[in-house]
Amino acid sequence: MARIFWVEDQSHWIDKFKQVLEESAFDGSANELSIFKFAEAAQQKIALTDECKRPDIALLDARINGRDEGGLSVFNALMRKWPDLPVLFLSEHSGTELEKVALEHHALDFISKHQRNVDEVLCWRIKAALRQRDVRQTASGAEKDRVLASGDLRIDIDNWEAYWKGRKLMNPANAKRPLAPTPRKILRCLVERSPRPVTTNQIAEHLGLDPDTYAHATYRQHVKTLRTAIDRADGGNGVFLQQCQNGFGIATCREDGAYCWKRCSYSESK
Amino acid sequence: MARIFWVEDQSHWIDKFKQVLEESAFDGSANELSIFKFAEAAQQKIALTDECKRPDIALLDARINGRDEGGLSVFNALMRKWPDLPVLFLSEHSGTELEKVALEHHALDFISKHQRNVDEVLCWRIKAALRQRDVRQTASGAEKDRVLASGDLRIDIDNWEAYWKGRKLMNPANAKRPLAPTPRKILRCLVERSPRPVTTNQIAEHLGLDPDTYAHATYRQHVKTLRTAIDRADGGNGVFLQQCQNGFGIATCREDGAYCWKRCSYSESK
DNA sequence: GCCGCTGTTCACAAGTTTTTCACGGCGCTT
DNA sequence: AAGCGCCGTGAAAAACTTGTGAACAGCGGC
Repeated sequence: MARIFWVEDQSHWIDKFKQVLEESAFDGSANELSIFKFAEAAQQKIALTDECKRPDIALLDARINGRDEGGLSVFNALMRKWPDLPVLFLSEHSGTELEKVALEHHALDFISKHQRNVDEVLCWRIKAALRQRDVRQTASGAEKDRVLASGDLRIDIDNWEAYWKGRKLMNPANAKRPLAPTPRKILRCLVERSPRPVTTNQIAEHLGLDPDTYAHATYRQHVKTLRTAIDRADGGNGVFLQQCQNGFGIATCREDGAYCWKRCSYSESK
Repeated sequence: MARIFWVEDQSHWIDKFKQVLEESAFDGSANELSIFKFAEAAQQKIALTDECKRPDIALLDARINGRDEGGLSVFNALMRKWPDLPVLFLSEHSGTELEKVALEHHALDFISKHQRNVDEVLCWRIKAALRQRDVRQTASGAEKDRVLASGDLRIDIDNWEAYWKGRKLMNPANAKRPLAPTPRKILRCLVERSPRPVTTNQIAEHLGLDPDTYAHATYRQHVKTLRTAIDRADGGNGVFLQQCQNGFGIATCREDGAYCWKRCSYSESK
């Protein structure tokens, strides 16, 4: 369920979008809408909202109750409280100074109400914004404790399974078996420290082994396993391996023989 | 200067936007446009482009040469090579399936060509996209990452990467690879001691090497590497090298065989 | 004991990085 | 003007890293 914070002063627009916003499954279930028809009411709500009830996304009409600054004032209040909240403006006045100012103030998007197929466009953009947020913050609120996510990768801390684009990472040596424990631990360690590099010694420590005996060759071997496993889950066409060479994914740092998880977020076409 | 990678098959759109794209000061100076009228040409260029010439942003027509998948195929190629490159679609077909698919594939934006004031809107959105990239780069783990900055140079202490005007410093010997470790360490040392000169012995000490065996010739060689690396990131036109001769950047201290980082911010305001 | 699995080690080729060498140029001194 | 020392440079040698396949050891189940 996504919490949507929505400011819109004109009833007919509310009527037009309400249903589609409530029912679109942005993340699998119906959404919780908070609608405000006045900037002041919205401001007050922002001030009073607990962190645990924070919205996932905000939609603002740029012009509220006839005042151009209405949307911007709410926007600023939102930004002060939740600097990384994705905010989309929704306005009849695209292509004007209003849009320029909104974008300059780091609004995520500015959607024209007058366009073909607006309600669908709106949903697509909300979905994109939410996904971008997920990618940016490594973990999404609800699952925070049990899931570690970074781009297309998802590690379930409880049962120690890892997924790439929803596909479970398997053992390259035997596609029917899950990824072996040590590589999984290494992957977790890499993701947790990202974007910082992880040296052989740190891995040894993390695995509870003696850093003096834990050879770098072993680490390299596990990294190889991981890279191939992800590549297999990715389609097995070597795209991921190539990305590793370009410094994304499990990148080589050439510094103390360290590797580094660099999130690469994009989805392969279907 | 921003490097813009632009795919557009219709000349009249090129004519319409070319000037404004070239001249808008997204980051203080004129831009470098690479325009492609065919998907294939664009693909080829992507494959052949060195890391140091990587574009800052891409603009794609969604429908190229009559094929819906044209834009998307270029998009995928771009993403494979540079997963974090901001890509904006620019299309006559907003509100259609094309827009949906593009947004689902993590395109940053999808701009309708048919709207009031398109050229300005386009610029605003490009500016917003570039700023977002900068923010992401500087703020990825903002609190935790220690960053050393001096003028246009930024050294990320944690993951050991260095940027000049937002572009990553690459290895001059092989533009696809990052700057080698030793030059990076030397650069850091120079910047940290700036504006005091750093002698060969100090470098040897900093690198944990025996000052007696560490030859000055080696130091000179690394300095050369650094200067070329920065120059490449600067556009590769020798301007930075010139500045070094004039005593800015990595200056030579005639006195005692030392080099010295002299901050030079000749890039105008932002 | 035998089997299958995992984690570790070794050896080696390919590729990178660092160091060395040789030379031309510049400025200063003799 | 010749000599000297030092800087910048290109190329080549030397040293090191990384990725990889194959072999080996340990372990638990049967």
